[in-house]
Amino acid sequence: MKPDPGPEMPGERLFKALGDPQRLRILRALRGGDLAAGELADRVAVSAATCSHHLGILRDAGLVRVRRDGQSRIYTLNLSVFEEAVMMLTQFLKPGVGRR
Amino acid sequence: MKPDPGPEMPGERLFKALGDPQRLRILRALRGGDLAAGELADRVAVSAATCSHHLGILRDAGLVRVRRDGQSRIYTLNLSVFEEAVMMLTQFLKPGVGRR
DNA sequence: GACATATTTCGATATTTGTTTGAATATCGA
DNA sequence: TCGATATTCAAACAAATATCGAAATATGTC
Repeated sequence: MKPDPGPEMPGERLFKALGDPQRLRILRALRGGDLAAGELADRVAVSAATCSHHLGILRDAGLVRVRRDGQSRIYTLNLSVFEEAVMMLTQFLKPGVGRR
Repeated sequence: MKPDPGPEMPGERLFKALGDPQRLRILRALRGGDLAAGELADRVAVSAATCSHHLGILRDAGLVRVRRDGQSRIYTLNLSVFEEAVMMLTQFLKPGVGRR
């Protein structure tokens, strides 16, 4: 049996969201500019439902944000969370920090 | 059914390795200095088998390296791969790159 | 060689996760 | 309001993954 996962580790949700090929494709597509959900589904070559699922996970991790535009929903990269991820990883590069 | 995953996306293995609570604990423990596999299993409070499994994934992602020391295997953070991860994420912060 | 210690590998099981299909919701235009 | 388009939600399923105990491997000691 898998034991109680307990409280979530910092960065867990974030890196888990990044660790999927389709989601990486979505994020890369958004580097070229904001896109609607349907447009993203086309570019990533995945069904609309699947794409929506992944967008939910990316949203939940804070990596993207949405706004309405008519019938479409436009997705945007949330750069501040990328910065946050960079800072987390940078912690490992600082020597001697984190000892207890 | 899940379609052919095809070729692996850059960074996929890396972020997937980072997106697990136990592995994040292992990496954090290693920030304080190199540790043997058994010592890591104790600190992360997981069985030796499970810990070895996670260490294999971290090794496969390049995040840690091993060396023998008698009967023990000492694990070390591989900082250059952390730098690599930072660079990947930094790509998202550079405006106007990645358009096609 | 026999035995103890440290770690990995194997086999089994339970949980998680990505995907699909179909239904539900929301917006727009006629 | 009706119909079309865009997106999300929900149920179901298969594949992937995390976990453990036990067996296998490797090293050191007697």
